[in-house]
Amino acid sequence: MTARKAQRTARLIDLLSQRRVIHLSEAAALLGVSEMTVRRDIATNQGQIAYLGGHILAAAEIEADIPYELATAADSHAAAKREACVHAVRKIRPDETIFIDCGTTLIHLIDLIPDNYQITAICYAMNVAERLSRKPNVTIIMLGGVYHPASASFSGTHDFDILNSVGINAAFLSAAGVDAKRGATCEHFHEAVVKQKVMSLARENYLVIDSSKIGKLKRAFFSAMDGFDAIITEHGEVGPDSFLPQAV
Amino acid sequence: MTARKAQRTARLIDLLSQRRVIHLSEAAALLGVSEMTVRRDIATNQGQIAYLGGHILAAAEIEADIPYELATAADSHAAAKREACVHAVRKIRPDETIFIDCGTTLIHLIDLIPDNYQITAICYAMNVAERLSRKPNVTIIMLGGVYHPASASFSGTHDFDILNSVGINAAFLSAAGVDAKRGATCEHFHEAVVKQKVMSLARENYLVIDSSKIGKLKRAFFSAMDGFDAIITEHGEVGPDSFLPQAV
DNA sequence: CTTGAAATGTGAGGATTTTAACAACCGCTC
DNA sequence: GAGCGGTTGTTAAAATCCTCACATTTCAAG
Repeated sequence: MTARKAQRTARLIDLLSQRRVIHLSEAAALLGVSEMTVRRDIATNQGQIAYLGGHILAAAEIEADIPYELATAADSHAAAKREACVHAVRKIRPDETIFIDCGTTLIHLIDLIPDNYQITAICYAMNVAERLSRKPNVTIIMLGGVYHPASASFSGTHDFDILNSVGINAAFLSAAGVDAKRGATCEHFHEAVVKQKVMSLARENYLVIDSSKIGKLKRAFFSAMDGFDAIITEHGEVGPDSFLPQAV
Repeated sequence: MTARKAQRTARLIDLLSQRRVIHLSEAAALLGVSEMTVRRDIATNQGQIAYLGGHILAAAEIEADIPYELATAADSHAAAKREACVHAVRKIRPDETIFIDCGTTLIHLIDLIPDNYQITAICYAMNVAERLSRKPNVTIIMLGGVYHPASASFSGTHDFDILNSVGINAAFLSAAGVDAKRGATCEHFHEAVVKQKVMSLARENYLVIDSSKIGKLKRAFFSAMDGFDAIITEHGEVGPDSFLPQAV
């Protein structure tokens, strides 16, 4: 595999992480190569890229026997995120109202909520709402506003109108960076605004992250570590006091 | 949905839970019906069953991004809807703010908006927002609220907070029924509330429908025919005065 | 038993996808 | 620069998929 091809494949996988499904013709246009080349790239990369009837999708989306290629392979953090959510889901009671932050981590949490739980879930990201809509007994409340493509989330001044009118038992927050000194940070300031507002209202606040986030620092600060009732990673739960950068 | 169809759909979903991916032809054989019937089953069950280039998969396999086939699979009026939107899209100016109603009709409108138009689009349905997010120069404003699965839309008392703070040049409305005497109606009352509020604020209101809707009457009334500046179907545009049930 | 509406099947056509063969191109060594 | 292997683009034919219109069946009500 040449360097060009490897780079192209990496770009495609990156696109897939945002879009999940891309049509062959669109991928070819975005990568600046012919469709045939994209086909060949996929054929030599069965582990990470799946393909189905003209559409390219992340292999993690599909597991079983599929006509052409496609395999299992999941990115290393997906397993950690899921494991963290296994611990986090125990915080949810059958008839509570919860808040679910944006990002990919808490998607796993949604999948892990028992189907018979009659919960109300508040969210502000499109992928989160979409995932929630598949749960049979979940009432979804979406915070509206202007769309931010990077995180597939909505935000605006009117979020607060809705938030002020609901009672939140538990808020599940994600972060792109966690630093013992500086606290929890994320990529975008508009997200930080929503997170802070939610944290000020929720009865319990849980930070759910995979441990690769620990030690990282991003642009937008939203809470000191002691603002959380617990920090939950794939290794389990720790209190905000016992949190240390070296803990993992 | 008949009992037979419901049972067939349940069987298909059950198969999907084991197999993840089933080819259309195989599903038809297993269910003992024609491929066309399976297609139609899927089309009326977009929430739980996904479809991609001849392959059926559990909706859980695919993230928010719903491909073209999903939205339109076996939708017999797709061509008429698209044609109606061809006429409707001429009402949009390059830098305006528009409202896009829920349903499948106006999805086609989004696809037809030129990529270089810098418009702001207000919506309240998840599939509409998802489609809008693919346009490069569109600012999306989502009205939040409680999720209604039947139309994939959100609504609540706080819609109005956002709506009151924006100026809408043109609103593109859809309807499930249009009756010369009774006016425009839709399936769900909560949609009617949003439609009415939008129509009271927008400078121009366009009803975009395929002509199969004409003569039908649904539960939730939202506007008399003279509330629209124009009614746009696949046959073109007519004024509210000249509107007659026999017009098409 | 008849009737009408809804559900289902069928087949033609057009559109899209797949495959394969071949030509053109690239980066490399000699 | 010529030669080489590997990569990429192009084309055409075959296979598959999608849509639409219409025929048929089913089912329930009259």
